[in-house]
Amino acid sequence: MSTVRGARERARIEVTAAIKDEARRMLAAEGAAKLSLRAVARELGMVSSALYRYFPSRDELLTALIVDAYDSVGAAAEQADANALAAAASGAGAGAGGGVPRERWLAVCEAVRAWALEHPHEYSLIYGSPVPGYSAPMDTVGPASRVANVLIDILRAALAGRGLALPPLPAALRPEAVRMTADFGTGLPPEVTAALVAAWAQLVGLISFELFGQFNRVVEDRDTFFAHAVDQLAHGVGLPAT
Amino acid sequence: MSTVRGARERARIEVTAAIKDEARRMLAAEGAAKLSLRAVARELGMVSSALYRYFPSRDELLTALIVDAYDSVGAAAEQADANALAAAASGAGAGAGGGVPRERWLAVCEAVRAWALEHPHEYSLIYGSPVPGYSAPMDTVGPASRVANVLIDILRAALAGRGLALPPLPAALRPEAVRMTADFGTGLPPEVTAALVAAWAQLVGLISFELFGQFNRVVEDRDTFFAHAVDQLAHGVGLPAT
DNA sequence: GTCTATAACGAGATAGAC
DNA sequence: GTCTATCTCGTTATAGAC
Repeated sequence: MSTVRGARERARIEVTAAIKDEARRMLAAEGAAKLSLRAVARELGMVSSALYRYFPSRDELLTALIVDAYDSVGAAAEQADANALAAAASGAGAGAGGGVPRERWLAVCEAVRAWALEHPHEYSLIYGSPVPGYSAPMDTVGPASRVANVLIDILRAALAGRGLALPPLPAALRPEAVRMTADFGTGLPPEVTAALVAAWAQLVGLISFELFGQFNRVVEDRDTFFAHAVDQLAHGVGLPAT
Repeated sequence: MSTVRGARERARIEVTAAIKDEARRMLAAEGAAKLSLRAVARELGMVSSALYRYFPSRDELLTALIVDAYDSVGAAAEQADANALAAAASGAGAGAGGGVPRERWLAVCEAVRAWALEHPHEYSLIYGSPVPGYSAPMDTVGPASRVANVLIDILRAALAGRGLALPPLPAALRPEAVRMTADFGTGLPPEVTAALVAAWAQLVGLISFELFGQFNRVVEDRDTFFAHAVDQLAHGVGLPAT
């Protein structure tokens, strides 16, 4: 946790960052499947074996990129949530919509989409098809849940406020919903947990369709379309418009 | 459209099928990014140049695989819909649920998921991250819309029956929804078109999360979870449970 | 101790001459 | 169609510079 140490540490951090930057560049050019340590080293004027001082294997480099991507989208979501919260607190009085939590929900969804459009290759890395031959280690679990944690926070606040409008769970799903809730330790009611997980998957589905070209020749005005879809998702987790 | 022609044609069809089969096998092993004509040829005991008599380029082979995948999932959806329709017609009287169109909707969604679980690599090929350097030609547009056409049919039938329960479109989305409806020529009302496109993207999002490992350590009882989510999607397109 | 460079391995892809 | 010479890759061992 020290900020300044020897020049050694600083140099190491810089080189590590340079390697990841270059790796990200080739991720965009060739895709994750063709990420090669040698090419990264070549582009950086190093020799391939030197990279092993920084990353013990190609897969660990990939893991670092994945963790960075999760952290990046997570930070974007947290930022958007904080902004929405601040705007609601200081801001234009009681918004016309369905309360502060709803504003936060919409802001976070939009922020995730905006991040995806700005970082399409990193988005593909974490939410697209898995990289053949690579299996994510546990290191990615924590960063992967940052966005989810933001959404959980919002729903918790909504629950403490005017509550959430959700239908009861079907009996068949209840045990699974209870288990998920216990595993996450969110303190949310099981029907909220279940609705949130589904909404999150559906949100990523909307973004993926846009990003992966499935909306070509189908949806033109994507901003408007997405805004409406996110509105429906808010309804799905119990945050109706009025 | 002739079924039997010379032995030449038959041989050509067989070899073409063998090439695609082998290509699918390496798709599973290495991913679409590393699909190489040479490797396919080697595995088939041919020489790479011989393959060019069947597929003029790697990209055309990829296109053929993509078209096949779309056709495969499209056929599965059509089959499931036909089965659901037959079951409802001959079957157990008025189902307890929300009518025949709703049964068809659920059946088709389940069928798409089942197809995806059975053909994960072909699913990745069409709904996962795009293959770097490859851009899909127009040949894929038709097959890509087969599943959508099934869903459109179901909603058209529902509309002719007891109708659909959908809220009015927000003003901002109306022009886009009208344009989409006109482009597809479905004859559905614009709010149905918009809801359908969103639901389709969300359905694929749910399946992708399951298939791409995003539900690991999160959702255990995936059958039940998916069934409930599809239920909510049905509600989203105006096919409520009761 | 920390880093980089050289060299090598075994496996696979690739281009071109034949 | 075949063969060969030349690439790339990930990874390791080793030796020397700071």
